[in-house]
Amino acid sequence: MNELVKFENYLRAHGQKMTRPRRVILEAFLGTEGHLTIDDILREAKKIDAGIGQATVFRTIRLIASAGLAREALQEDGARTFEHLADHPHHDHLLCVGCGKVIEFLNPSIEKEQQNIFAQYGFEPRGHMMELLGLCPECQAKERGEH
Amino acid sequence: MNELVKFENYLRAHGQKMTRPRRVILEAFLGTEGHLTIDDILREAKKIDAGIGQATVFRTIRLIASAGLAREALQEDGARTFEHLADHPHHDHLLCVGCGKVIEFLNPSIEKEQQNIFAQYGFEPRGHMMELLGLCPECQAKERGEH
DNA sequence: CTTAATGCAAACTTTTTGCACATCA
DNA sequence: TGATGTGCAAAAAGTTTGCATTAAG
Repeated sequence: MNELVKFENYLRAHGQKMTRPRRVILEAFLGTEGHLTIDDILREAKKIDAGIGQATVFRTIRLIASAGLAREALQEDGARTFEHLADHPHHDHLLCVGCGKVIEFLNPSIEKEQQNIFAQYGFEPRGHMMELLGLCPECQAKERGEH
Repeated sequence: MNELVKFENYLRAHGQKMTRPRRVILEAFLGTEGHLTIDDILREAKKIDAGIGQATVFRTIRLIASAGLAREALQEDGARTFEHLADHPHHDHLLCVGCGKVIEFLNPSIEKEQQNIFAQYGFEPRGHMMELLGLCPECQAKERGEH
């Protein structure tokens, strides 16, 4: 598991320790795909070790994100969620506002333009987040049927 | 003030009433640029009418957003903020993770590509949000100085 | 008048913090 | 062993809801 090593390196580089709870939370987090809330992660972590505390999940997910292994993903209703980036190359989201379905995509021309924008303003890129909101074909059909 | 009329129309179309608190909150909101938290809006609204309640701001900002006059903007630290769309054409954000500075920009090729993505998946576009995260020139300098 | 909206306070939810104890290097 | 991390519970934020009262149409 390469991600674990990356996390250990990150911690070492920042004078922090690799502990069992951190390992458990990382494992629980990596083992689940999709957009997870803190509670989702806590639930998964407790399956591995019931002693994990909620506060530790908050503290650890922030570390995992700083280590570049996770990123925050905005959900339609404003709920805070995270997704991991392991074996999961960068991508953006197309989200259906009707049913909540999420499609992941990657568009190289957009990625290239984004780099141009960073350069134009002299920013050092640290990542980005793009969410396209729309109505999926199924929900469009449903909506037409109801009216 | 055209936005007020739009809001009135929205309310009428949805069988809701235009009230003084709603007018005050809309005015306070439109009168301030940038990314506002609920508390920011409440503070501004209280300058106009001290009797405005916080719950009403929560309830009203949701209406304003539904009416298409505001949208949620994600801040780096996860704080929920809103920005109005009056005299303020669509744009995306370039956010400094160091100092929180926000630069607004619009890139036509990205906008066009986004439409292509909606089309490709058969989605009916409802909007989007793009946040580029990076370190601004000032913070880059600061960071180099400190290490 | 009738229906909907308001302000307040209480109830929830989500996130952070303080601290005694446990753990890692 | 010394510094850091953890779990718990309490505190602090942030958000929603119930209800008596007020205001809009």
